[in-house]
Amino acid sequence: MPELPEVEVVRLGLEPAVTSATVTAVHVGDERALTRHAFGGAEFERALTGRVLAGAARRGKFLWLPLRRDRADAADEALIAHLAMSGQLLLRHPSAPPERHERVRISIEHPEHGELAVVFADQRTFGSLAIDPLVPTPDGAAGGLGTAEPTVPSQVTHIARDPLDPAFDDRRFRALLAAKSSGIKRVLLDQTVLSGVGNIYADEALWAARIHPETPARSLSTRAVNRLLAEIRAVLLKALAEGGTSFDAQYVNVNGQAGYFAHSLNAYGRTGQPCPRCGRPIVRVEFMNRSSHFCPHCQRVPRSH
DNA sequence: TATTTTACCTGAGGGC
DNA sequence: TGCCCTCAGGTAAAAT
Repeated sequence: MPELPEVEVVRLGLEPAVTSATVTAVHVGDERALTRHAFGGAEFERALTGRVLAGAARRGKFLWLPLRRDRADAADEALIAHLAMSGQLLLRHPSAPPERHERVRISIEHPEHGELAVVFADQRTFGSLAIDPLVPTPDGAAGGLGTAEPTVPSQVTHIARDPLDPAFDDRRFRALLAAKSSGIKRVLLDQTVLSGVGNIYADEALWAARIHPETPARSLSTRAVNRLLAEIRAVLLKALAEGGTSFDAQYVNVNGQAGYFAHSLNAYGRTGQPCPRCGRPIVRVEFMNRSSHFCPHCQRVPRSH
């Protein structure tokens, strides 16, 4: 499932191919891929065709390609992509046959690399594309990784900066946690608190920081929060270096290749297997209609009194 | 207001 | 071989 490292791998793959390219044609094969778009498929095709792509930017799990009217203009809108669970952005030869689960195909022409197809494929159709206006960031800092412009798409304004963003505010993060009564894992998945972390990396970071997922966020000491934040950054960077986590064909880079981080998981998906730290079995519990994996020995249940 | 739950969606894989 | 069931989970709307 694409979380921050997986989306960043996709962004890095897209950036050289799309920057300064012109959209020559757009085909929407399935309008369910446009649930974030305000209008229909025909309007999407018309609005995107002829635009110049200014780069590839990311905040948390949101990806966007700023759109210029022509080469001299500043970008005023962006093509947003959210991959959700099974979305993929693939770079293909213009004559490549349709992908399995292909929803949208964007044909581009790059001044140096020639013609390419950007294909959005998505088995479970939770992901989507949209054209969205760019608005200023409240703090005046760059909107995300991969852009120097202090703007974000309007649909991304409520998404917090991610922990790899140079403008991430550690103090704000500590203050938000101190005000939350919910369990820490639930808070880590709240993209308005910090973005980019999903079920896999929440379990991994909590295991590394030796914190039980149900620990009330506000009960964590400053030292514990700092340790957790450091472990979140460490696990995201390590996963990024290994090309992301792939369990099956659900997550691949722009060339259709899987990542290797699944081999480095310590807790997620390892139900019944020994904890790499203490050797006792990892347990799985139900959590928000999904799963939490942790070591009950290393990550003690919080004591209430 | 803050927090929790639900709807959305498809295919892989296991049991029989 | 095929049918039925469970599971995967990010986001935003709805419910509490």
